Amino acid sequence: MTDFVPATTVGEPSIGYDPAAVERKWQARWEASGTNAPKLDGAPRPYYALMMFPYPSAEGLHVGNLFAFTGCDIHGRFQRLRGHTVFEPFGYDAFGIHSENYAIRLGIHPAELIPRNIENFRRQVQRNGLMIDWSHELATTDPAYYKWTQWVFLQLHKRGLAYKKKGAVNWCPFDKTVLANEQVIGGACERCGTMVEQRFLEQWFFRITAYAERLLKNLDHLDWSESTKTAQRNWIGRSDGAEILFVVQDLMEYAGSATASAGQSGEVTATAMEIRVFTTRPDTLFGATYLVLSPEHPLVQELPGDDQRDEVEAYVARAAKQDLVTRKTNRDKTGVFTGAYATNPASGEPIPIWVADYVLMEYGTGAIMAVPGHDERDHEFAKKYDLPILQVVAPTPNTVDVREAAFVETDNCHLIDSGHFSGLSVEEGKAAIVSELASHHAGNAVVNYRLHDWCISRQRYWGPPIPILYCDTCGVVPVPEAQLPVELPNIEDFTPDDSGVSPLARHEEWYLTTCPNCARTARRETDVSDTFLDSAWYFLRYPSTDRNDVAFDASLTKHWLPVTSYIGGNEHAVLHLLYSRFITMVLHDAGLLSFEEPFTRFRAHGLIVKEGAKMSKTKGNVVNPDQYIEEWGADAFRTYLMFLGPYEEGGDFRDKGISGVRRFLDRLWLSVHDARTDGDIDDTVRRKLHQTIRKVGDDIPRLGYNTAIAAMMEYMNTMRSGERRPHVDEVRPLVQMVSPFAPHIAEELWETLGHTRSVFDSGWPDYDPALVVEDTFEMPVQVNGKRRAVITISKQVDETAALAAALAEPTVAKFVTGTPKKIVFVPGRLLNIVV
RNA sequence: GCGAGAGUGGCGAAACUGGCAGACGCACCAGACUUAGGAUCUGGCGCCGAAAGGCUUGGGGGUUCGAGUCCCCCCUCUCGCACCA
Repeated sequence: MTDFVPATTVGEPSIGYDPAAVERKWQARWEASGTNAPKLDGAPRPYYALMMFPYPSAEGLHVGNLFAFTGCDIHGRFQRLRGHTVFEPFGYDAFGIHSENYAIRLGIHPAELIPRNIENFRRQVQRNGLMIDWSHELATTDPAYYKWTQWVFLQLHKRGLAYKKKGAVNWCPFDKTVLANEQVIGGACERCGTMVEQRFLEQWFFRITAYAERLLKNLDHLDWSESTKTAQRNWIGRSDGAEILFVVQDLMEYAGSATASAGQSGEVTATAMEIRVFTTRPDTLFGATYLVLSPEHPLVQELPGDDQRDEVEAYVARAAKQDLVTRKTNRDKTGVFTGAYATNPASGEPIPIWVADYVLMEYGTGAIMAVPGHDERDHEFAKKYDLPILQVVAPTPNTVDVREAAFVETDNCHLIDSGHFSGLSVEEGKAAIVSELASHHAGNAVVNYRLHDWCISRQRYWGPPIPILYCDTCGVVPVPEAQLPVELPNIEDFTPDDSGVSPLARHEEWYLTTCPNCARTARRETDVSDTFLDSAWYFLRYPSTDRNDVAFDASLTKHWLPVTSYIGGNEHAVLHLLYSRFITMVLHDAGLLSFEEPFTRFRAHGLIVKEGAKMSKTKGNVVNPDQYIEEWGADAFRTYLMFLGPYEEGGDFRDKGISGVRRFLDRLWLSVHDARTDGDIDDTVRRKLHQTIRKVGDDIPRLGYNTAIAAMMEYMNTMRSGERRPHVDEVRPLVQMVSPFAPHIAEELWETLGHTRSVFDSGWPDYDPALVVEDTFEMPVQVNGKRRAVITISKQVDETAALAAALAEPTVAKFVTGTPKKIVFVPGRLLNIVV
């Protein structure tokens, strides 16, 4: 309970504002009357206001969560005031390694821990007064939900978009578990500090790369934060280049190994070994002085002669042992010569073939042509191993020495020492060389994407089992849809072990089952799927949570989706949003959805810091929302969160600051209770009111919450200035404007004002455009750009009259000596006299 | 290194297509009402200066009658990506 006893200044004492009581009252009423749970079927003007659902941690709701939710709620409540039927659902992203690790640390089973966390989250969210429709709540850990997550997997599998292949993972030999990249710090396991290794495991992938171009192109037409779109573009990373074939020389020398792999006699030279490389700089082909293969490249086994074999193998083994993070972070170039040579198709020169871990197998072809003269990485490597460096691109005049550093500029540069291509610009050179290669079947233009296929396998316990069976007779068999969900069994030993497979693989009683095709014994897939899959479709589920027979109801989906407004953190700018788009496109292609982009509008909110520093448990500066709501009330807390900075940039939470918005709400309370009903409303107040309605109505949709609140405070100051007692007609619209921010007090005051229906059904106040414009204004008068006076003058005044009025001011006249050289008059703005 | 964003009073921050820099709030100062006030109300509050006036949006140049806003160079911070050929 609060110990706050508001005081009054004006005669009659009003009942003090007691947020705890008001908030309790209205939360109970909303629930009882179902105000926040609209009838979805055929609802007029549907508006789907989605907030990113949280991972329900054991620590409870973070202010960051509340900041995000509140901003979304305000948007939703505003749209409701504008007459939309607003659907604002809530749920929990409760599967995943994060929950699992936490459960392991506490020694509590996640199946026990998570429901407790969820309950706590729900309590906190409810306390904050969000307009959530609780009748559509969901949790990804609920079998009634993940049944459909598994169904989504099957839809992809059906369409050939889910496949299995070996992929590299981080492996901690001490904890005996697979680690995500974020769990590897400086090459060591974040929990035990043991150096992490690379392991190759069979894993399930989604072929998101097949959608790369579409995912990229559609971005152009989405109403999303520009920064988010840029992040996605970079992540997809389209690059235009060419693949070029290099023929390995002196094949006969390696006939032994080549025949062994070909499996039979003689004609080895006919099937000459070729190396395909990807490059974005085909124009530099004449400068390619060596080739580099990634250690994982298949030809690495075949190329080395007897002299080099041991060294190459040792190098490859060393690279394999290294974890993925260190390998990608370690900038020191290392490599070994294979002993083999290839022919540069342009110059005809033999060039050595090396193996080095700075070339990655997962990008392009896993092999590159090294052009040390024009690539910094190749230059560094060539220096270290004393390989030739040639210059084939030059600016005019050529002042470049490529032995010193790679020359990477391309603008206004031309090719040199490149046969008959010399003299062409870089752009022309690219095209000409590629087309010449193409005519010899030695290369062609190719587009590459940085985007990889999405690995969805997790060798973990806390996730939905991947709905696949392995049968000795039938092979890989998808679980029939009718048999979903494949329930996650409640096992005690859910901690990962050294096998490199999921804990589920220890439970024969679970994974042994019958093949639906041949009725023989089959094994279940024991990996679970990535949490990102759970969240890649949850927005489709919300409207249809009552349906147990389908993932989403066709007509509800048509009516409510795509999501009208989605607000969330930019930390999900790439993965979550990209995966959601991908899954939506796939379901669209499968004829299950009429749209292919899930979120019509997306805005990223900012980050909250505390007194200029990031909040963290170790610093002990984490803001506990409960404590603040206790002391100040949810309305003040919400309003303060929105006031402390621009929503899309975040802000700085300072303990002292909240008193300002609380004072504002106190004054609002007072103004309503003390409002007079007699007499007229004042002209200046009326004008200010209409300006405020316009400003707040403009600011809220663009998430300018801090300035909207400032405008209302300003109006409050005007309304009450000089201990003025406001008129009830001046206060009423303010209650409506405040309501999205401080819904409980607004409802209470709305009732006090004599209304019987919710303020959220009262509509948004209108403003009169005629009242917004001022007829006089304070015109600054400058002399030589320096302000010398401000005169109050009609907005319609013309230059002559303005000048005359200005020169009448002594402070102006004093600086105007002689005739003005120039008069700059901006009607309705200012006057500048240049002398 | 690459990409995105940001640097404005003691502090959090405002500022439309270039047009009074500092709205709104915190803190602070003075006053009023008070037995009292960590309540409320009124007024003040960028810096220098007694004033006139001068200076001021990370630093340096430029365009303009006029620049926080546009252009060039540099510095710092935050976030994301990170040997992507």
